[in-house]
Amino acid sequence: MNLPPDASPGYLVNHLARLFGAALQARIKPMGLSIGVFPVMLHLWQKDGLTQSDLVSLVGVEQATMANTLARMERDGLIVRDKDPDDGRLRRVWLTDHARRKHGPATQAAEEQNARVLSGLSDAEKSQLIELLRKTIRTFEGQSDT
Amino acid sequence: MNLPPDASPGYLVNHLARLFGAALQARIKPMGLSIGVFPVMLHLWQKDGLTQSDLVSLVGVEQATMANTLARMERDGLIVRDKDPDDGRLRRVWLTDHARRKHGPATQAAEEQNARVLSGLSDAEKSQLIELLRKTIRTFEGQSDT
DNA sequence: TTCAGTTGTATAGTAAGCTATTTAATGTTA
DNA sequence: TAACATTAAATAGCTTACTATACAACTGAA
Repeated sequence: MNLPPDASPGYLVNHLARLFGAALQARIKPMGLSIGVFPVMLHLWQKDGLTQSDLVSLVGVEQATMANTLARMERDGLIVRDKDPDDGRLRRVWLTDHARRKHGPATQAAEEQNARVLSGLSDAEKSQLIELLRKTIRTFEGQSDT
Repeated sequence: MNLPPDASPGYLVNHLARLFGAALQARIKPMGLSIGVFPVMLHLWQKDGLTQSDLVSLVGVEQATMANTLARMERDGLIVRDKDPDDGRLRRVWLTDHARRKHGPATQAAEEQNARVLSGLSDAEKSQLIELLRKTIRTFEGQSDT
């Protein structure tokens, strides 16, 4: 049997990511949030007035993806945007009060979710998993070509 | 700092899955394959004549996702489908010769990809990572509700 | 044997990701 | 300062995922 899917790290990671996404989605959807929006909110809760390109670097998606995500967030009343007076290319992103109020409940939901998913692992295994994921990502991103 | 993204397993897994996907995509795109299609091909290379619902169970995506993936595969000449003579609801999926010829090169590319991604880890760490991912998935799927 | 339920596929509509291209504003340099 | 280059954001078009819904074909029970 070549490449049995359940032994391939690529398959496993993809599968787990979908499970994580679906579970988080289920928890935050009632609050009017979604997985695409969530990491953007995490950064904006810490500090808003950021530009699209700031968020692109922070979140690690492509510029076009962020442009669409921000458009949806604006449509849904999570953010407003205004032109920077000093540089007409920039549109700074501000949270609405409505979005600010979601901070507590949403991060709590995400933390509960993470805890629950890892509930089958011992504390040692949890930190091992996180460390191995980080290390793999570092290796990957260090390999500039391909 | 609440939920620093680089310590959240959900974030890490999602990030790594995107890196994996992009890297595999880059390798198999020249062969006319893509990430959505790849797991389907893995099963069809082993045995074709399967139905859409067989593939849904094997691959673990929703039925509608599989319907679209198969439609693209048919469009791109990777598969043909015919009605089952004994049950008119079933459309059995068969690989084209063209698709069969991709078996060797494609699985080799995927294996190289997996090896490369894990190249920063020791052998022990590699099996640890795979085991932890499997265990987490098992925990997750065992929690039927939410 | 007909009618109700189940099963297999397809379709509509949305989200979130990607690449490639375009447009507007700002910078730089000959 | 006019021309060219760079940067920020938007847009077009594609893939892969999802939920919800529709419809056709088969199955089983009254």
